[in-house]
Amino acid sequence: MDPHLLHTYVTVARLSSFSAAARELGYTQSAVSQHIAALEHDLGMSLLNRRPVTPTRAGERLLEHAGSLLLRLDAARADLTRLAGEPATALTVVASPLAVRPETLAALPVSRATLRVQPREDIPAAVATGAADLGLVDGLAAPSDPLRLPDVAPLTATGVAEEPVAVVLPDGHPLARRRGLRLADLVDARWLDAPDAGLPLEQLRAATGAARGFRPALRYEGTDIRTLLALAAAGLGLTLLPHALAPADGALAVPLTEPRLVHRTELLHTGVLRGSAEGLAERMRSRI
Amino acid sequence: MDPHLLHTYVTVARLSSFSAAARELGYTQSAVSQHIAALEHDLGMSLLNRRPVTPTRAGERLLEHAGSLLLRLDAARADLTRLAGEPATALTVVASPLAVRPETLAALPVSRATLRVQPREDIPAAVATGAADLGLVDGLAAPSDPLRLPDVAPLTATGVAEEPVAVVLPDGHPLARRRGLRLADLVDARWLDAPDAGLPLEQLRAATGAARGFRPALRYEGTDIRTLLALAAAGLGLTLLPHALAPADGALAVPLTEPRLVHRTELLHTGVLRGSAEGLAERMRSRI
DNA sequence: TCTTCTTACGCTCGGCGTAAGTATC
DNA sequence: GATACTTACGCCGAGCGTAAGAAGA
Repeated sequence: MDPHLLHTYVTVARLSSFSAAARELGYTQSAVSQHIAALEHDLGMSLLNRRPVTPTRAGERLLEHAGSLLLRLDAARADLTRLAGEPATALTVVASPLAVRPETLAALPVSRATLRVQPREDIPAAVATGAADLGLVDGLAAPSDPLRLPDVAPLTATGVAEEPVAVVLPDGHPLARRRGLRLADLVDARWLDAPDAGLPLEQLRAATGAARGFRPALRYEGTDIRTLLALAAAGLGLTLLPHALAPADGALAVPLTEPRLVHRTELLHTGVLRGSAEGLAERMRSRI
Repeated sequence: MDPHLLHTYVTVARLSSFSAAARELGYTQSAVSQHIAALEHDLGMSLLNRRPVTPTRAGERLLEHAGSLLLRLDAARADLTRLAGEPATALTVVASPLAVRPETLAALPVSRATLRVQPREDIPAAVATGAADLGLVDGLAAPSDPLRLPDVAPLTATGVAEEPVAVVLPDGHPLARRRGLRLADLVDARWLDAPDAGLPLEQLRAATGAARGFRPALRYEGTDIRTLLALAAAGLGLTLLPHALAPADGALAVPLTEPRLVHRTELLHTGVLRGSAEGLAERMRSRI
């Protein structure tokens, strides 16, 4: 289970080809073949079917492990080199779309800073591997509860904002006149599936305790909130947003009353903040 | 960052000695020295001070990563070999002390089963590495919320029980006559610190959102609930227990009313259940 | 001086590339 | 027969042990 072999394995599995993986990794195709053979011998089982190249049952399972394993390895190395490295003068902040709010940005320094908006699930990894100095993630949670983030590495999370959430409904929708809505009543509705821009349906299911429900209607892959609002206004499905963000032409936002959920934003860092990052994090925390 | 080197490193750090680590690992002491040198060279920094052998700042940090890294590696290998291996006839169940309740045990088969009670924090690792087939963990959570478990590996968790919690107070305690207590009012009290037997104070802090408070009075290291109750009855500190477990001579249990917390028990497994384990898990789930 | 870690050195084995082999489309 | 993975084989370097060296107690 040498990480090198693991890395080769995930590459082969991703590209469904030994030779393509060899090109990408800078090995000969023979070496890749030997890597896979070594890994299969080590584990005592076949991992890939050949022609076409596709993971076996055990191979599928290994992929689940290998991803986070390699990520953690990267994170560990990045963390250590960061500890030893120079204090950075530039600052990179990654944020999920809904985590970018005036209040959170007010503390951002104007110069020598980069803001990158990425899908929510990539934020912790970006901070852990050192691709960014700070991360801003958002999600649904019970009031004053921390977010449930995948632990790729020991990261420090601080809550920086909590705000009420609302259901976005098209103007003519029968429920649009209500003063408040209960999530449990909307389990069987059609929802927009926009994991990158909006809130993953999985989080709604977790919040209500329902294993099923919240059927996806249209899937939107992208990080633009305006598009998401337009889709909701067009009646293509429901979506949940922070109340302050929800108003849009042709749509109404109805507060969510039950369960008591908030849209929470957290600031993520490794605890080893260098130079300007430290001051910024401090400022953000105190501000909110 | 070869896992072999990492393994050597954590062993040296734990034993504070190159030669002792060499004995334990079956290497010569020279090889251990070379391992550490290779790792330090690879990362470009010193990890250990010599004479006495103690981790540097970077070394400390590496230890935090290395533990979970090696654990995940073990878990991955165990998971795969389990997938391929024979269906086991015997069954091993690990449980944290408070997860062992009549209701959860009623489904346990009488023969060919081993029950092992361990500190709460070791349960997920034991299941992930295949040391046990099933795990029973308990903890505090909001009603119908899942427990926050460290994710050493992709484990499947199913809730099997939820019950009210109570504060255990000695008979004469001024608060003992109350009908209900709010956790926020007890932040400044002295608490028993019994992470293995009772509920870790850290979970109380997380539940109330208080970063501080819940000062530990006496620390009890052990897994026996009766001892914990005796300590509480003797007035050495407060503790929180499932209400049904709380009554003891010289102590009273007062229900916790705010925040709305439950004592939750979850069944843990890898999803690859073999033989009798599968039937058992099914029985437990349906039972509760 | 004894203990403990480091360095030198030689040997062996692992891992890579070249090239030939084999199987599938 | 072309494409794509496997196997054979030789070379180089990584990693181990033996043994000598250095440094702290």
